[in-house]
Amino acid sequence: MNIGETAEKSGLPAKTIRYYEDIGLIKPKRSANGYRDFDEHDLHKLAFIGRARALGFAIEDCRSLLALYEDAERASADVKRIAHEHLQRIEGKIAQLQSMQDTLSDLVHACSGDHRPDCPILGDLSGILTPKL
Amino acid sequence: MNIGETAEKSGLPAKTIRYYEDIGLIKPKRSANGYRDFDEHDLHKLAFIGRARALGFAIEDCRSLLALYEDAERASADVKRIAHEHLQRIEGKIAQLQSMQDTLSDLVHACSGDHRPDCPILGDLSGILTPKL
DNA sequence: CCTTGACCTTCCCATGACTGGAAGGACTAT
DNA sequence: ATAGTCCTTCCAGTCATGGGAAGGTCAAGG
Repeated sequence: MNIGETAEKSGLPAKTIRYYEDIGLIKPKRSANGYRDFDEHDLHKLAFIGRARALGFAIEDCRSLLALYEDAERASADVKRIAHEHLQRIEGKIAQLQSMQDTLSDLVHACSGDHRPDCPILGDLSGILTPKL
Repeated sequence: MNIGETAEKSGLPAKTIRYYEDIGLIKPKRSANGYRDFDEHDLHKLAFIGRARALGFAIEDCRSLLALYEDAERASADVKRIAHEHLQRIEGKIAQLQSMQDTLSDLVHACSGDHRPDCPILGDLSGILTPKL
């Protein structure tokens, strides 16, 4: 299977698939003409990586998860640990974004948004404290 | 004021301040010895940028916000638009992260996390659908 | 006057996870 | 033979820094 078909079936861009080969996540065979030749196993791994990436796992997490996936002797605790760590990173990011959201949302609502120059958003950024509503 | 003192007062690393000069966000004077020489206005701008970055605004947003901040004739609507767009990006990210969190949290809880190889997390990533709890 | 140490300068390289594009070879259909 | 599509490698860019080398400057102390 050439890279174009593989890209379509896995849902990943060809560029990304080449990159994954570059960093050693997959090792497709080569045809006589030098083209990459993907088999079902490669495709399966790519789909696996795609789903893990969609869940926000870093590439190195994907590498670990793939290794565990291919290890019949693995302990599910190892997988759970990686997922749990990632979950905590996600929770941290959500908290951070929500704090930004709260502040920004307050500021946006406090701003009249008209032709006049008065703007609590700029006031806040400049360090002038505007009393809360 | 040298860059070290400026870094301390603004809360930004010296490296970052040099980068901001590189990309034209600030234009500090130079002393005779070639050292950057920051005045209160530079410091104020840096603090402004720092706060905007802490709220997650991209550098280019900061550039626009600074320009508006320094324009006495600005319309607050322009500021509000930038902030509102950013708020929507934040809301989008939060939604995406929460969806990841939901899925991962389900998977982590469904995983026994012991020495055995059975693992719903890997099952899900591999494309095998595990029935929901 | 000399040295030490802290501070400053520019420059280049690295990050993460790709994405874009150029130059050129391979295949398919007409 | 030619056109068009696919494939290859390699190089550079993204974003917002951070790390570190090589070297200039300054203030204090012996």
